[in-house]
Amino acid sequence: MLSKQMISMDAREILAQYLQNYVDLNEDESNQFVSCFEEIKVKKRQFIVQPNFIAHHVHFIVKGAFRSYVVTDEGNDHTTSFAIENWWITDYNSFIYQQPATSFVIALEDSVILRVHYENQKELKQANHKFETFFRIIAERGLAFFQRRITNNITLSAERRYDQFMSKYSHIAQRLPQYALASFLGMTPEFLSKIRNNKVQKKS
Amino acid sequence: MLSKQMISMDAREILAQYLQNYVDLNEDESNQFVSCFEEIKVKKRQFIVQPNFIAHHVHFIVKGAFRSYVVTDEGNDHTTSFAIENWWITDYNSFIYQQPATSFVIALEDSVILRVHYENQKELKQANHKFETFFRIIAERGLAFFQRRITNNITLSAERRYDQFMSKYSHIAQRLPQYALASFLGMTPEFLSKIRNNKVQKKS
DNA sequence: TGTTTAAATTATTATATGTCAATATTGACA
DNA sequence: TGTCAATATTGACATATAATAATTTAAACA
Repeated sequence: MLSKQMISMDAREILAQYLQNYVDLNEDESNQFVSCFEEIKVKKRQFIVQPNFIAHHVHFIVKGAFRSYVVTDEGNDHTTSFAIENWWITDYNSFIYQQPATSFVIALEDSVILRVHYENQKELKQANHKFETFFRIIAERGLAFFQRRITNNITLSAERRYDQFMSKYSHIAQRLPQYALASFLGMTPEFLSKIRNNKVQKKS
Repeated sequence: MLSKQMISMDAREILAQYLQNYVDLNEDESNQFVSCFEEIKVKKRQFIVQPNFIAHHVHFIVKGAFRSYVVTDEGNDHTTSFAIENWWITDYNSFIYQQPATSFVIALEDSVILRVHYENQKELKQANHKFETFFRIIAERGLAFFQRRITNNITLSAERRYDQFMSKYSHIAQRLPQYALASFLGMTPEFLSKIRNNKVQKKS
């Protein structure tokens, strides 16, 4: 079996491969697309989006994990989303309208991302119908994802929100600090701790 | 001043005009776009999307108001979104993936909509880069809207969610039954009633 | 226009979840 | 490898919001 080193791909190759899931590009097109992205290494706990600054980029995660969260006036933090490999993350409200962000996006691990600037993305969208299609698909899927998330949050109890998350995303839960998961699910870390403890009790 | 009758526009003209806010189309293009839409009159309390049926259409509201909601196993209903004139509504998760819906979309008033079938929308997107751009923009805006909505729901208390909604959408609130607003804001109708009553007390 | 049905209000009681504070555990990095 | 900071756990207590039920008000429609 090949070692990880030997089969490791260049970041842009990974993005190019990901692209092929959605649109059929020839080599030139693929190169044109990925060359608009800038590769960045991000250290754990480093921010890539901050409140009051405009989010100039959308970030594609090649390796690592991020979380995006808001902080209320009372100082409580609330996770709005997560992202791991092959996901996109930014403050969409800030990015789309190019207005100051309200949320943080922070690295949960040492990570590698490919980011595209607002203006460059705009040019890509204009340059080629297929690129436009790609970004349309990503936006539509994000929309459907968020609609499901809202439904879950309004509909389910804290414990069932936890169960639902674990059944779908337990692999992500493993990479998250528990307070981040708690605030994503809309509960306190203490309460999440109790939910987990209850489950252990029941099993034995 | 002209009477309402005299200045009333054909439904497709309204859509065409709306389109011009987002993309620059010539007359042929505009006609091609709107001719893919079907005009439907919908009576109050009539459904345009139902659970277990695939949402085949996206609906553009020419006149009227709709609400989309889910019903839990316990029989509680939860509003996931509203829409009035010049908004779009469907079960996006169902429409995008063409899988059975989980939510209802129901008319709150006698309404007029323009709907486009999944296959027709697909053809439109392929036919013209500008049409693709248009749907991309709509999806992106929906995404940003839902991200704000999630943030509000996780972050704010029931009363502050109400305040925030009223400050932005009081014109919509007037057209909604109160139980629908309550379930949109994630609280019981009884509790919303109390919040409103408290405010009246305070003022006097 | 009256009669039926749906929606909103109000009060009482119940509960899920939050808050606070103290302790234990884990991870970072010097 | 030890020390300090970050995270997780636990229990006692507090509270925002839900549930239930009964009454009033408003809307539907025949």
